[in-house]
Amino acid sequence: MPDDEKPPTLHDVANLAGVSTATVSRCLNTPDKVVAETRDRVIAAVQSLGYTPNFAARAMAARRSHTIGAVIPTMDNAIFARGLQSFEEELTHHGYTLLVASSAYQTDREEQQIRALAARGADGLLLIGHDRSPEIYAFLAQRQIPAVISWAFKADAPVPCTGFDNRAGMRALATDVLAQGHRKLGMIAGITKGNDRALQRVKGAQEALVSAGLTEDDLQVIEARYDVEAAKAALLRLMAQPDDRPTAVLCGNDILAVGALRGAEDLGLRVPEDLSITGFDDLEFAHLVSPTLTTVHVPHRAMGQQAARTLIQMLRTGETPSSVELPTAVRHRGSLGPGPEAESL
Amino acid sequence: MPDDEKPPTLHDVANLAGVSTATVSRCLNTPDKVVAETRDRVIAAVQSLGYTPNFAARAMAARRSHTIGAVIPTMDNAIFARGLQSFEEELTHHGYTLLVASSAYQTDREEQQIRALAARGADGLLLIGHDRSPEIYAFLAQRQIPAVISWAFKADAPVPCTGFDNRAGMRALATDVLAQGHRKLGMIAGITKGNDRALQRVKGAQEALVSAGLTEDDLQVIEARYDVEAAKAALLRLMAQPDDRPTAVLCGNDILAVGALRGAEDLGLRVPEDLSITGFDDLEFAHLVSPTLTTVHVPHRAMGQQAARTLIQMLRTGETPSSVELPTAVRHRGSLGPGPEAESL
DNA sequence: AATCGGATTGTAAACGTTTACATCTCTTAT
DNA sequence: ATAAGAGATGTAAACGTTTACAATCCGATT
Repeated sequence: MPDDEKPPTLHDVANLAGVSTATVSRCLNTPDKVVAETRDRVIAAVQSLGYTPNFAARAMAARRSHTIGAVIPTMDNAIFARGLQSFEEELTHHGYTLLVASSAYQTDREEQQIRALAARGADGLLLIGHDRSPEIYAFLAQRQIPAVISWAFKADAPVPCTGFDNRAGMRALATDVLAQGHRKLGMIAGITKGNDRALQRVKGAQEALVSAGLTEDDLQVIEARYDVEAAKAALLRLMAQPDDRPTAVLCGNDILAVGALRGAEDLGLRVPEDLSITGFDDLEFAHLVSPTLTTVHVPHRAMGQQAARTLIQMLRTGETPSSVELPTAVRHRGSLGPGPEAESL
Repeated sequence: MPDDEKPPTLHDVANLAGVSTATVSRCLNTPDKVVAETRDRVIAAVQSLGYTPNFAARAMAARRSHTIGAVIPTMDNAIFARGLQSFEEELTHHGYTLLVASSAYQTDREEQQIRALAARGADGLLLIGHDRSPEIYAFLAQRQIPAVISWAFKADAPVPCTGFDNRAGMRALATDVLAQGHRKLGMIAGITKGNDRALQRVKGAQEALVSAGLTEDDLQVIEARYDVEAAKAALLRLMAQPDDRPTAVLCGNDILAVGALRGAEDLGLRVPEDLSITGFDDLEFAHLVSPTLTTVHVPHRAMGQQAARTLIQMLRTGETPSSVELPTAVRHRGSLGPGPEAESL
């Protein structure tokens, strides 16, 4: 019964192969530094013993763990789950393992988790968005832990980011909505506190209005938490003023848009004939609901993959690569129709 | 500039507090074994130095990492992402960290990942479903790594499981469909190879038919990969025989059901008047599509949480707790209507 | 008063790697 | 023929904890 036998160590391999532990270690880590004949003998020994390096010992001696941490708001949201998936794939591909922690969208919890993962020996960190205290960056710098920010692009971020421009995305969509002839717009935004992505989306919409000769005040914004029911309630409030109803409602994300769709249904409004509704993110169900949702497509998978690549590059070269901005694209589907003025032409 | 200063170690703390490293270690791990006065002094030293234990050294000396690994098919699927989220929450709550690896639904990749996480020093493992080679269990037993299986229940599994009975869930749903008067049933199943969950769902449907006095052959089953388009194609094939069309189509999961819904739309069939369609999983969009989807609700979050609890219990006590089966529930919504015989009454 | 035993703390040996440095063996240029 | 240099390998010192064991102290029991 090999049941309680200790797993083989470097020593065991070294003995069997008739070399020193240093040579075995080199065989495993820098094979080109050892001559072929020796290498073969060592590899044979490794195989016959079924040796696996002890992770903790290796991490301690080499002072790095080959582990990358990710702190995300939640995996409940397909947006992050999907990006995390491709992040993990790319990491595994390069011999790194993924450590996951979630912050539930709370900056203080995020800070805790970052510190926890750092203590856990993460070689690098994936962070979401920009809203956090500056001390965190100081902490990471002092501990020399490379980090990249994803899901949001900002040119002057303290660490490289691989994301998209939330503001530009929403601006493009809002511009298209305005081009359809809508002049009275409403917006159901996500909670903007501690969430720069949500805030930038609001700003993008406002910018589009201003560019079209309107003012920011022409956009009535209501914030709603990430939830179908909350969005539904928000839509009802938005449509409550009989004299000043919007003809199009921009939603901060697809979940809110679906809630808005439900709200419109409740009010007996046809979409898009009576009311246009748009989303953001292009989640899977965006083309599954009816009407299908006009929304902004976000390159989730590309973002995760790019984040992994950037991080690995930082780890390998020690340099700080420049940020990369990924493109978004407006997806025109059924929930956006022409505005009332266009109709009267 | 404290920029290149090494982080403080146990020694530094011990020196500052005027005690030995052993005492500091005890303060941190078993505070009740050290007298209050000493403890206070040590804690003060820890704080003033900003000391954080070195994870790798700790893992090596204590021979455990306080890290749990999870090998899931993919986070792209909300089913797993959601369960993983609650798994992570519960883990964090107990001081463990989550290591994630994905298998892309391939058993050989799963095996690799299990070995990788074991080598990575995972104290325990979360696995999905039952289909894998027996050697893996031998490997885990030999390495003494506790594991739990989730997302599927099976009484005689080699390790505890915290899941639901896929077969019973589908049986219950199919029974309800039959009770609506449907006699010609079709099924669009997920790929059953290497996926016991998909297979059990087929079997559950067959059992319901048999219980209702029909035979297994009365259920025409087509497998489709996890994809809206594939399911749509499958529906077209199912409805291709003019003489023998099903009046209700059971789908192996909600994604397939939505695909089927789209296929029905293409064929000009009204759901549920002309054709009933059901799903499985109760994903978020199940009540967002139209018609809303009759499906089987699965307790994702409870499953993840329970899995974490079971695993932690195994780690703490060394015992093997018994499996826990979580209930599923049929959710009746708009996509299931009465069968043709019932109509003619 | 002597002894015992429990509580508290210290000593030092692991834990299994990596890696700076030393050593040795060949080539090759002089 | 010899010195220098390059390449392969060995030696042994970290790396920062945990923990078995030893030592000490103190009050209680006899």
